[in-house]
Amino acid sequence: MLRLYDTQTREVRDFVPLVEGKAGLYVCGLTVQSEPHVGHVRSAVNFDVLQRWLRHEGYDVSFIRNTTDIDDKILAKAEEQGRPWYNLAYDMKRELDRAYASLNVMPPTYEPAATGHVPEMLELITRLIEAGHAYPAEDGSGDVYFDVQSWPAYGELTHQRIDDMEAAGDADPRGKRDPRDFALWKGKKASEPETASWPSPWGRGRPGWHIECSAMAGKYLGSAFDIHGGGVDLRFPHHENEVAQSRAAGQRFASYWMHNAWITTAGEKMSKSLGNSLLIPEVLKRVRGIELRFYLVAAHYRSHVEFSFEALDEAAQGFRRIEGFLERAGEEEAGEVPQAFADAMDDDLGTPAAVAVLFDTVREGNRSGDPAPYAAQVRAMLDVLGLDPADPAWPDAQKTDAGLSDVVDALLSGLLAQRSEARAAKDFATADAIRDQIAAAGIEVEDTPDGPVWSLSQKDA
RNA sequence: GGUGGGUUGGCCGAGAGGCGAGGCAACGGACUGCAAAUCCGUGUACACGGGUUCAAAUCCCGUACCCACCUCCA
Repeated sequence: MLRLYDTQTREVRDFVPLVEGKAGLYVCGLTVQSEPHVGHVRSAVNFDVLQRWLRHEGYDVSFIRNTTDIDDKILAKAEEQGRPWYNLAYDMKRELDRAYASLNVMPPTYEPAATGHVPEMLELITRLIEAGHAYPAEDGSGDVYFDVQSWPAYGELTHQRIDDMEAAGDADPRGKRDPRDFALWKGKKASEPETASWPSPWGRGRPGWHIECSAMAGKYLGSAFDIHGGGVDLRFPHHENEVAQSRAAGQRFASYWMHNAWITTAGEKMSKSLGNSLLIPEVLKRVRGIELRFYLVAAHYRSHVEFSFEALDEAAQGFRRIEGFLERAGEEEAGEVPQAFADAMDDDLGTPAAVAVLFDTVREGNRSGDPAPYAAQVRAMLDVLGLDPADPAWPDAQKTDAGLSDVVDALLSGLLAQRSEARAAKDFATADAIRDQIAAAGIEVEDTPDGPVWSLSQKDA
């Protein structure tokens, strides 16, 4: 039985889907305003593992992950860079897709963008106004606000009382009835481009941040769905506001709320504004995508991770042990996952314990005369974690091209034969020189009972 | 000020009064001409100070520190 930690109830609860055998997930994706960093990708990997585990357990999964492609920052940045906001958003979206692909993050069932769902948002906002939970600003700005005082349950997700909350620092309070009211719709400002506005009953404008998720979750998953996820920072205000406006509009909304923790560097969270982000292409110069993913998966999703290249390198080294085992075991179809692994995953996605089972199985496989059954288990576990090296979803650059492999084989055969002769003659100086020469080309040679075996060195870069 | 989460050996992490969870890394040994790979072995770690107890990482009191959110944030 899968058990998940629910942010709202603050406890690990049995996962009981609304409809047996089905799971509806909505995860807040990114605002595409800059290059993705390790923290962004952690969230995606964490929820990817959730999706994979649910599928493995036989659930029919609907996984919706949105993209916020319009907001203040996108507009400001685009302006600064002198290009259209939609071009910036699209560019960054493609960067993000590349990052996801390099980490074997499965595509969601659908990835809706905010700008594609303005009609749905307008419908929702209209309903909220009619229900007395929202109002157009009285200052003629064209803004529409959610009226937090009209919704007694406001604060239910994060267990806060309205009176304890600080008012928004940024928003000018002129048009608001309560400083904590938040924007559902933002009236177009004269300084903003025409392309960044849509017609509405309250004049041209653009979506507020939170409303998109309520609208899109409702459209694709229905008024009630199983799991809503995102980073911890989104609990408040984003998710709190989402619940408020969704429930006020008559939707039941999510049954479980899951939030992944941060990755920090030098004790500080990575942030676009702090400028201490570890961008994915940079990190991938050091380790392969599969190794970065392993590093992320080896930590529990609710634990704060202090990123370090040392830890990343150690994780990568550990992962190569698993890969080496699979290579030696040969092609083996994925089999069943060990019970201990399933137990770990069922316990709120206990990936650290699951990874331990993975290594235990590798050791047993190495110890046994017949590694095949163990390899099948290992493949099955890696598959759940999105870490199967043989998964064709990994970008081609990470795999050794089969044709190229034959070429290298042919080129090396002469050298390896010479080396074998030298070794047979106990001329180890020559043998080692040949091995060094090959190593200089980035290829490692290992002597096995069946003769020398070469592989591309993975310890450089 | 409000709301949460933390602090267990280099890293990831269980455990919720008693018999040193586990995994990775590191180190040592075996194997090897040497390596590599593999196997075997090795760590008394629980933020600090008091207390309760025959016994405390676990309970009590106090303290420190870290992190996050409070309307840009994964």
